[in-house]
Amino acid sequence: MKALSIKDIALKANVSITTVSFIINGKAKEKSISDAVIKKVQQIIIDSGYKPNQIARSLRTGNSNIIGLIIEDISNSFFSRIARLIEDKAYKKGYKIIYSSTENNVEKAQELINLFKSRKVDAYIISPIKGIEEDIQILLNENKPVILFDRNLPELNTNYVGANHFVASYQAVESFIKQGKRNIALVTTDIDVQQIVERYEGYKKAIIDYALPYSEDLVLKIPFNQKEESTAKELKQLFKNKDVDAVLFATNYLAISGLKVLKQIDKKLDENFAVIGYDDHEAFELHTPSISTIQQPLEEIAETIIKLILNQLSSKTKLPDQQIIIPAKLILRN
Amino acid sequence: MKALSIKDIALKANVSITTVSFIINGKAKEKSISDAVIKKVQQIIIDSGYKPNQIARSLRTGNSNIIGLIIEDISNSFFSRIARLIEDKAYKKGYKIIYSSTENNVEKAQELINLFKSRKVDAYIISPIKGIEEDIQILLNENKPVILFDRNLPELNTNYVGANHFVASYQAVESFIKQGKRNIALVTTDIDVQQIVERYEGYKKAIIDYALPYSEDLVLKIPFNQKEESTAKELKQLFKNKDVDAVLFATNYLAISGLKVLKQIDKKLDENFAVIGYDDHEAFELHTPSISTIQQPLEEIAETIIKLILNQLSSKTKLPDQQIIIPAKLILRN
DNA sequence: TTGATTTACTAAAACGATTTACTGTGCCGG
DNA sequence: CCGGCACAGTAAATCGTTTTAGTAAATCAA
Repeated sequence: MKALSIKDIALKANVSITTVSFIINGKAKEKSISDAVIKKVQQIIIDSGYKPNQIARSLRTGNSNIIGLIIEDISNSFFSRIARLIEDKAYKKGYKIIYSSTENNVEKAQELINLFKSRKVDAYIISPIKGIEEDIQILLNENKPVILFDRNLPELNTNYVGANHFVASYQAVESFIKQGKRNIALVTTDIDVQQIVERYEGYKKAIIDYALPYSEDLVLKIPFNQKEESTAKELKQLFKNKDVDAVLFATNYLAISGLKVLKQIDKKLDENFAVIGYDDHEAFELHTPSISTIQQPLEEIAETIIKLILNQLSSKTKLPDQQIIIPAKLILRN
Repeated sequence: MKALSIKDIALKANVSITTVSFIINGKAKEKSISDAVIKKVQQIIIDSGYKPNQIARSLRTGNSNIIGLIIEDISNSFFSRIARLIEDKAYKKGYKIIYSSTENNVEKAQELINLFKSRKVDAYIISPIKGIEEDIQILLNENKPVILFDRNLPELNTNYVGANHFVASYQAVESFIKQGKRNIALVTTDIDVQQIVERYEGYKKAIIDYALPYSEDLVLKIPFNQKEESTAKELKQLFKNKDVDAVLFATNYLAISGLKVLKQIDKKLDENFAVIGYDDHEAFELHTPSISTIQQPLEEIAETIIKLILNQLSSKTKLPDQQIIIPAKLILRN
């Protein structure tokens, strides 16, 4: 029950392998193969259900029509949604996506890059972490299109698509201030990537611009892979601080953890205490009361990423790098 | 800047390609290569950073150390969570996972199977849909390990791992009845797959066993890809029916839609009106009040799938098919 | 001492495609 | 009638591995 090969087709059609290959790859006209032969071979291919072996093809040509997507964690809804959008859009253009999660683990990220490299993916879409700059640089040296998204690695010269986290976070804090909040906390993660830093800086700038006292005590940095219970403990402490009247969460999963803790300690969200989340999550809208959040335009981000990739892939020469910053939107609910 | 090949290593080490290959594949001892040569070659490999070309390797051996995972929709948290678990577990055993979504589209599913086939994945994990039985049968004929999960296709003789949806759904309805509910609705989807049918049958059996009147009017079948607005309209109608005092949702996304509608029409969840969800979702626990749900044991399902796959892959002969049904748990909240 | 076995290693085929460089014909212009 | 060119197609090299079927030298048993 072995799969058919191009040789079998050539044999059946009584032509050479070369001829079959030309026909499959649409080079028949150019190579002046007669219409009769083209028809015959195509019919045989259809009848026999022959599918070219992509592995052999990749070995020979060095590419694969596959785009590799490397993200932090597929079970985070921000990433799974964007993965889905990218997948859809790429699929329509004849590209397949294969994706995998790094879990913010440098080694795993490196292995994934190597996996994708050894599978000869045509291009890379990466939400990167510190520590893989070199590995990405190698891809760039090999002239592979690389699009970073969600987070940038400024030391690399490549393409980047992301939201304007600084502005978004500034606006969120500003909206708190306009509601009369004075002691605004930020709950963020300790991972040292640009988009997280930007969120912090937007927060800080707003506090300072509006002449509120900035205090380190109001900034809670939760280690990325910290156990839920420890996180809950830290959050509880923060929420029990009577002075705190507003909290901005820098990621959706931190917001979810925060909301769980609030529920547990039965602290109400009302005119005395407000929160804003990040990246949206179905639970935000559904929550009572609904949770305001900073929404990244997923559709637009996915679209832009795919457009950049396809441009690169279809161009013979290296295109200039682009850094595309898309505004994020503050969604105020209730 | 071309990548090194085994040839380069052989040249540097002054041995044949064959020797290098044996050493790389741990067959050196068996093929009686001297320790001195082994050391030398290994050192050169390390120093040069040589990585075998997996494409060439796959072409020659016909396998890839990659497991293909085909799911309905990666942006559904049930699937993204299970994908993540499967990925983790496979990774620890030296296998990589590549995944893609079918969106319940037969054609896309078929294309994905072909994609994976042409990439020579070693095994398939599939949450199948009706209409791809033949394609899966072809895989089975080629002796590829196939594990179906979440949904079974009973006409296929292969492995299946899934939860006991009939019992879970029966118990959910039972718990409603014990709370004194009399007009229990079911909101489900129209996709005709076993696990959905089971959920319906568990519902129906419980209604009948407890001598409640069964009525088609209380069963709402929402088409899979229906626009959110139409779904909302149908749900609204159902909820406005004053008689309905409890609703079981057959999927998590339907439950989310339902909760959104309830919020919108401001219908409270109290002693007069209760709901139970399916598959859990962060929003369920967080909701006020918390939403009870039927929880599938994701960890156990993922573990079982991987175990089955690895058994198959490591066994020379075809192992007997296994149908593993894992109990789902009704989580009552509040 | 000799034939068999073991040790240490290698040449070359194979996997299934793509692609380069050909070959032979027929026709056309001068 | 001959050189050149378009046409229709093909042989063979190639991508980078694995693996089969060796070979030559060393060792061993009798």
